[in-house]
Amino acid sequence: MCGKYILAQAAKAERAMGIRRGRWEYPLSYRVLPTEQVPVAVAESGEPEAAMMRWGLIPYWAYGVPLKASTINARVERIASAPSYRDPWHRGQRCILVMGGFYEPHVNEDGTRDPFFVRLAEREVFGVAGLWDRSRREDGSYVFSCTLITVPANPLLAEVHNAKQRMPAILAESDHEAWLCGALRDAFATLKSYPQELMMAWKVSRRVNSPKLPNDASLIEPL
DNA sequence: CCAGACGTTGTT
DNA sequence: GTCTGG
DNA sequence: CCAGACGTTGTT
DNA sequence: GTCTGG
Repeated sequence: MCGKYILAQAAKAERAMGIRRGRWEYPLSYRVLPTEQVPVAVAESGEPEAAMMRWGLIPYWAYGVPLKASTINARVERIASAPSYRDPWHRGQRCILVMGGFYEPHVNEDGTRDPFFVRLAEREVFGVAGLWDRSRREDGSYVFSCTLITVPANPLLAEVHNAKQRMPAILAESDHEAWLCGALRDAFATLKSYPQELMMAWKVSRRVNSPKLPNDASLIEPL
């Protein structure tokens, strides 16, 4: 769930996240994929700060080498206990992945799959809760990376993503501060299934699944 | 003990 | 770094 | 996430 | 069937 999404314009993203330190600079993408550098907001200094991190968390103990296991998504039920996530969680290494929408696969009766694009009805840009870590390579350099948290799907997303009823932990704008700066229990309380009434989803072309095909706005056009 | 895993979702 | 499985 | 590739040689 | 790369 949630292995592919789209970015929002950097300036809009900064505004939506209340970025006060740093800036994002990246080309707009309608197909962000795991292992890419993605824009995230962190609050190490107590206020929202722009950063770029690798999508796919590399634990601090892994010497900068990605695990074989996928760490692009972290189930909310596991963030406090999974070996790759518990330390970032307990250390408060939380971040927000900023996006304009995401893709989910829908499995048809005959087993074929159609990609759907999902966005919020009233927010052009939104944030998804994530965790980050810093891992030291053998050469002494550091790699910063992150994972995207998933929660149970709401009814709309359960219908779209029918195979594995999960969805990204989309944050209400009013919860951004608690997620970035709050106490553990307050941060945890912000991880909920976003209301379906505030979301929209439509089928898109399977072209989105072929990384070699152009990455432009046509990928999210309704089919 | 010590090697091996450490994850989520799920097709062609 | 820490847990699990053999 | 999905499309596309998928070997050998040498061995902690 | 499973891994890698985009």
